[in-house]
This record gives sequence, structure tokens and C-alpha cells, in this order.
Amino acid sequence: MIKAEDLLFNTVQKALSELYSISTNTVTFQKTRKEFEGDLTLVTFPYIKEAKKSPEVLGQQIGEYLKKNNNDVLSFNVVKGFLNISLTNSFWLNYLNTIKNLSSIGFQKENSTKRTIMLEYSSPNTNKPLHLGHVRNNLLGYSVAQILKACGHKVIKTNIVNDRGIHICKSMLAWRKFGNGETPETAHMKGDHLVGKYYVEFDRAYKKEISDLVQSGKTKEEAEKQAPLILEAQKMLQQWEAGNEEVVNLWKIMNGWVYEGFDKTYKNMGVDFDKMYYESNTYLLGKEMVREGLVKGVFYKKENGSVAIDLTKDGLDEKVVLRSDGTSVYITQDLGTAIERFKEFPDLKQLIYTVGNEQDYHFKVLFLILDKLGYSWAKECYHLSYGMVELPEGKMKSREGTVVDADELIEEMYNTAKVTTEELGKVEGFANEELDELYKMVSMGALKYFILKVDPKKKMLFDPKESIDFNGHTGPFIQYTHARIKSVLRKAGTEYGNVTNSEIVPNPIERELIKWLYDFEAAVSEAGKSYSPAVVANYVYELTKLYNRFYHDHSILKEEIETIKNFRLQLSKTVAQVISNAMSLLGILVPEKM
RNA sequence: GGUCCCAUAGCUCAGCUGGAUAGAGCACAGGUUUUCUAAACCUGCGGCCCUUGGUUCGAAUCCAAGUGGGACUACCA
Repeated sequence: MIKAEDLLFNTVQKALSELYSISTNTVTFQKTRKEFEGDLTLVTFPYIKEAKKSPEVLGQQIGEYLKKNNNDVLSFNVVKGFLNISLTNSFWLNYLNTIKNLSSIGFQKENSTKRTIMLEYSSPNTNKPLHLGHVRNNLLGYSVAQILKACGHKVIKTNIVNDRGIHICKSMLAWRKFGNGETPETAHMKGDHLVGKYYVEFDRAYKKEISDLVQSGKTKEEAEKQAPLILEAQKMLQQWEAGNEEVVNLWKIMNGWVYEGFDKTYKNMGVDFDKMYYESNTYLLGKEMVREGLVKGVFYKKENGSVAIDLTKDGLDEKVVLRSDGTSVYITQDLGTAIERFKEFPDLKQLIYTVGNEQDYHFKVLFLILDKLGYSWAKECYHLSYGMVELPEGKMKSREGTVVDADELIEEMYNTAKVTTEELGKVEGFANEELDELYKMVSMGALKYFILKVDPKKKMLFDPKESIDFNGHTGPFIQYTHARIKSVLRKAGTEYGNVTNSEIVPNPIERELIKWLYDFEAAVSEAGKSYSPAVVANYVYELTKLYNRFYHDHSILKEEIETIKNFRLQLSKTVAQVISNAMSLLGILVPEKM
């Protein structure tokens, strides 16, 4: 692909060297601001001292040099220390010609970088359904995977399911005690919701036991530890670990229900995985690694028999990696699984964890320990950390009661999309299945875009009213633009000729559009470097807004001059393709009509 | 005590590696359709870019300190 910056870079470098004997390797250009004429701007302030010229003279001289020595430079103007450079029409038209029939505009070939990345996301517990926090996690993980693929990396999407532990036993116990054999079929409930119901049930009964014990004179702490239900749940966990047949069977059945429920939610969200991991298989990993670490002297044994590492020199605290009774803590298995994965996939270069920012510290510790154990890939591990989703009333944490259930949210969005479409009177000419498809596309487009347009590391406010909005800076706004272009293209038929360079002089807004198309590749690359779908989301919004203005101001099909009409059709088609590509990076589909 | 994140319009957010007069959407007030989909377009309103210093030709952006908000700092996961 031709890069305007590269073409200019050499010439500017030569200009600086020949005119002022300045040698530099860092010539950077920026987009010319729209108040000024030009495509790219060179800021000349940095060179005035060495060149011993005023900014105006310097700009003038470099500009003249560029015009003489670079065929792509059409003209230039100088404002103070800013040299605004206009490239020729044929440069931009050539660019449009090279991409207009490409479906993969902006994307690198998969695995062209020979860099295999494992990206972990979702990672739910099997004791309750997914909520809004998981939604952000899933959308973010999926989107970043898409972006990294588009940057030419090979990506393995994984999901490690937290399918064991005391919390799972709580649901199991409550079901056994209060469930009367209820199943998703008899209860007419999604499996994950049914299991979640018993998790809540456990909590209620447990709290009652605690308050009873407190009434009878125990302290709250004692009561929490001595309540019969929690003791029973702990016993159940031991039985599970010992392989007790009845407990393991119940565990399998109930987890099966949950997986069925999750599969539906994942399908609705449009996310998927290349490889599943289950903690029931991995929770014992890491012990061997602890032994090796002890030998290497990275870890030490404490008086009570537990194993720890001292990270105080790195500004962190001491961290226990093995309990005094020899059992693993959470980080033990995290260390173990990381090591295991690099053994399992010898090509692996990087491991990315999509986990909320409340675990920033945990991952800092994890990566540091891996580094100290001597794994060279530890420096490549990355915690894709994202901020909490807050509701207008308060925080989005399950224990605080104000949860937004993922399935309910998706359903609500769907209904709003349906109502809105009907109100706008846009249902004519659609078959029923098409309408269902459209409502799914629009509702999920709105939800995904709403969440992904925000920089991942920032906490975000989820206002249900606003997220459901389909106007303005939203997913449906972009989808609508795509649909409108497609409608025009359908009316134009399949034959709309070619763009012949010499005959066309794009008007300012057309030129601007081509420049935005040109920037797509850079936006994808930037999004990949910063692991931020928000870069793509904001890029495609700008492109769309610009196109809408063009669409409003200029007629395409009614344009009388054939060459211009064809050019506009080609331009529109390419814009639609880039919109579609950009949205696919966000996991959002775009409709042919809406 | 320590580590980390955040602070830009009434609200939700862009402004990346320092550059020209700080941008959108929502909300509010108004306008545009005999013409390719008005889920659109246009106009107006709205700012001590948290504070104070520093770095320099130039700071919302970088650095330091402070203020305010949040997360973490378990032999929980």
C-alpha cells in the first residue's frame, strides 16, 4: 500500500539535509486541520533553530523543494510554523482505485506477523448467570481479538471457566435442599438462571442462620464460620475434591445446565472461543512450579510451612504462593496455567488476560513472579484491564444487589429495536425472519457500540435510557448509513463503470472522504497497539458522519455527469466496505437495509 | 502505610507519540423532505481542559506536588 507519509518523508529528509544540513530520522506529519487548505502538515518549528531561518521562510523553502522534487505534491501554503501540503488528485484517486474492490481494506493477512497470541476473556463462574460486567468483558475480549487478527496476528481465543469451588457448592447444596428435583425444563428457566436462583437461595438461608446465631449470643464473625449451611458446603467441596460420586454427578448435571444457558447468551452476544479451559482440570497446576521456584531460591518457606515470595523490593508486598497445608492459592494455578499454555502452544508469543481492573494488582504480581522464575515471555504478558460498569444509582456488583442481567438486557434492547423500527414505519418489505435478524443486529449494534466506544481502562456509566438510544453517536447511526449506501448501490445496478482519474476533480468533501478511508489502516494498527476498540469505534463514527454530510449535500444517482456519478458510486461503495470492516472489528454486523 | 487508575460543556464521551481558534452525541431553542432511506442534515446555546508549579518556540496532552473520586494491597476466587 502506498503511504503518503513515506513518500513525503524521504523528500523532507533530503530537503532538510540539502538546504540546511540537518539530519534527522524523525519527520512526523499530521493531518491538516480542516480550517486550512492541505492534506498533510509538517510542523517546522523544531527546525528553525538549527536552520537559522524564520518559520515562514523555512516553510516556504521546504515547500518549494517538495513541489519540485515530489510528483505527488500539488501545492503548499505556510501559516507560521505550519507547512500545509496538498497532494495531487491523482494520488488520492489512485488510492481509491487500489482499494475500491478489496473486501479486506485495512486488514493485514492473518498470521502475516507470525505472532501467535492467546487472548483469554469471559471466564465466568458457573454459579450464576452473566451480568453487565461480563458483557463488557465479552465484548471487549472478542473485539480486541478481532482487531489483533486484523493487525496480522494469529489469535487463539480462550475461556477459562471457573467451574469449581465453594461458590459452586453453595448452589448445589441449596438445590439439593430446596430444589425438589427442579430442572430447567420443569422450571421453564434457562439453566444458568436456575442455578443462579439456588445460589441466591443459599445466601438467603445462610444469612438467616447467621442472624439466628447472633441472636443466640454469637459474634457475627463466629456465626459466619459456624452456620450449619456453610459447614455443609465446605464438606461438599471436600467430597468433590475426593471424587465422591454423588457430589460429582450433581456437579456435572448442574454445570451442564449452566453451560447450556451460557451458550445461548454467548450466541446472542456473538462471541465465541477457540479453546475452553476448566478450572476443575487446572486448579492443581502450579505446585511443581512452586517446588522449582524453591530450588531456584525465588520462593522461600515460612515458619508455618507456607511458601511465599518477597516482592517488597519491587514496591509490592509479600505474596503467599502455597498454603501451609500444601494446597494452592489462586495465583498458584494462574502461574501453572500460564506455563502450561506456553508448553502446549510452542508458537505462543503473548498471553492476554481480559479481566477487570480490580485485579490490576494480581496481574502485576503474577507477571512479576513469572519474570523472576525466568520465563522470558513474562514481559509479553498483558492484562487487558477494564473499568467497572456503573449504574446511575450505584455500582455494578453482584453482592450489592443492583445487577443488570445480560439476558434481560439483550431482550430489552431487542424489544426497543422492534418498537422503534415499527414506529418509524420501516417494516414494509421485510419477511418475518428478516425483521428478527434486523432487530438482533440493531439492538446488539447499539449495545456493543455503546460499550466499546469508551476507552476500556475507564470506568463507564451505563444509563439504560441512553444505551438504548438509536440516534446520534450510536451503533444504529452507523448501521443506518451503511444501509443507505447499500440502497443506493442496489438502485444503481451492478454496472457502474470505473473511475478514470484524469477526468475527475473530487470536491472538498469527497477528497476528505478518501483521506478518511486512507486513515483506516492506521486506526486499526493504533487500536491493536493500544488494545482499544474505542479507537476503531470513534474512527468509524467520524467517517460515517462525514459521509452523511456528503450524502445530504450531493446527489449520487441524479448526478448527470457520468464519470462523477460513477466516482461517487465507487466512493460510496468503498465507504460502505470500510464501515462494514470497522464494525466487524467491534463484533457488530451491518444490515443491507433498515 | 504501599501500588495503580480516573478528573475536559448540564449529562455521556473523543481529543494517541506536545502544535494552529479544545471537539462530538444527548439535552435545550430553532430550521431542512415534490429530489438516492429524515434512525439523516444544518444553525444556535453551552468550557478557569481539577489546582499550583516545572520543562519550551508552544502544554488539555509531558514531569512534580496537591485536591477530589475509585480499585487493589487474603493461607478468597
